[in-house]
Amino acid sequence: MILKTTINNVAKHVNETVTIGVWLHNKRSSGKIAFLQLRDGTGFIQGVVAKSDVPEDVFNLAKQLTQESSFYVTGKVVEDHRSPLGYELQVSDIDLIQLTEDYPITPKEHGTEFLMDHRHLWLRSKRQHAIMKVRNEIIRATYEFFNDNGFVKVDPPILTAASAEGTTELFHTKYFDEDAYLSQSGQLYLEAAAMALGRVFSFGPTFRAEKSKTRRHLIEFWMIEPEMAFMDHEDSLKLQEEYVTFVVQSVLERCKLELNTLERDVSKLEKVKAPFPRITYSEAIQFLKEKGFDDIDWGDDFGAPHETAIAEQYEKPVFITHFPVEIKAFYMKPDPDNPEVALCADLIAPEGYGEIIGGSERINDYELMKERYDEHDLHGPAYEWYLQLRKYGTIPHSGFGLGLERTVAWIAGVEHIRETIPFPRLLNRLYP
RNA sequence: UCCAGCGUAGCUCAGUGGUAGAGCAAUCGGCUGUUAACCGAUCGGUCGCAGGUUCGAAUCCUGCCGCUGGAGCCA
Repeated sequence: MILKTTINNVAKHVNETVTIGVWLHNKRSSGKIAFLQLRDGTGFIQGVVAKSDVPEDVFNLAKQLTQESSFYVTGKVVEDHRSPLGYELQVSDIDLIQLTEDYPITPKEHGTEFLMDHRHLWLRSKRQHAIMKVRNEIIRATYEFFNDNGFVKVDPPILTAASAEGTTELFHTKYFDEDAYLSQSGQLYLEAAAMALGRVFSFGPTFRAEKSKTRRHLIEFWMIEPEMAFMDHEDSLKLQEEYVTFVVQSVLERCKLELNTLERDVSKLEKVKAPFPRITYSEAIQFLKEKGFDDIDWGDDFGAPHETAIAEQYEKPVFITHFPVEIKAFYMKPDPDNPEVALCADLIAPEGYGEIIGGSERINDYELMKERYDEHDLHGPAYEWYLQLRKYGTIPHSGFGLGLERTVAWIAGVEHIRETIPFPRLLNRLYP
């Protein structure tokens, strides 16, 4: 009886004969030997078919195999230092499932539009495979970190009646006879959940109908949003840097092969350990002015070039803290020492990958929250419930949101965010 | 929404007023250690669409459509 296994497990079967269900990734052959680049979803391995070692029909079949043909391959696992995996397969038999014809994505260069039109097939490539594995490890490490730190995962709704921050960038839909919007953040619901469960986090999709067309923007992206009862801004920053450190170190440990495939400079990731540097918004403005930026003043929000200039000063992610209250969300708590600024922070990733976290301590005073409601004209049942959280046992609490895809882009060293999610939703792209 | 660039073979591109090209892919053949293998041959076209200028337009002009990058906005 021949053992059925997968490529990621071949190390356990050296010098044994195994069978693996595979696709042909690429092939090189000569008159009497063929090299098959095989993939099975768990990894990639080279199969060697020598004319002298197999029946003639097996060798002929091997020569006929086309890119992305599917089959069961049987062979002996042998160690080979020339392989990146350290092993290869000496093929003895091939049981064909389908001979593929005219696979569109060839081993040569392709343009962005062509690859995006074939995203359902592009995912099979080595690079996309590696990015998806890194993404998965970030998600896995996230669950581990928050579970180990006493957090409960709660799932906020995706269909909502109103938003936390204006309505211009929301996707509108009908909810029977009412108007509804796709969620742009679960935060308000998470605050309610934190009052019930203490420490909570969510992980889910977020929708922004912004006409953004840059390498850092998706219309639909995934966010990790923790919310912590009885934690102030300072406690929250500590948790954020511990969390990001944990995620980066987990990827370094468990995705060595993938980071190698992606040609990621891991020495830069190895430096990512808490504590992270912090500067205030006011210090950042002063720094930018000294650097020669004359297009920004105190009270303006940063643009992408500003963020990059600040991040370039550091080898680790950097917190920018204490933004002006006016340019931040209505629920952020003003600094008691300087009420013009909020107890909030953005975390900017190194190497120009931009903002990956936005967070703050929340207003917990009922009267102040009511003032904010009046200022922002927040009325009706869609908002009233949130105000009640300040009426029935209000407490200091803080939270933040991490954009998964920007984090994947940074850790994997991927230039464009479209490669960090299996099926990106972009301006002008709803397919495949 | 604005700014810039680009649309030529299945793919990536060259061709800037005078016979439509190359590499890769595909097909056939050769090659026993290849790493985007290599060598030879064959096949492959509505030059984004519409109009205009010209003896003649892939090439120049106008409009439209599409794509890419960036800005604003944001994670």
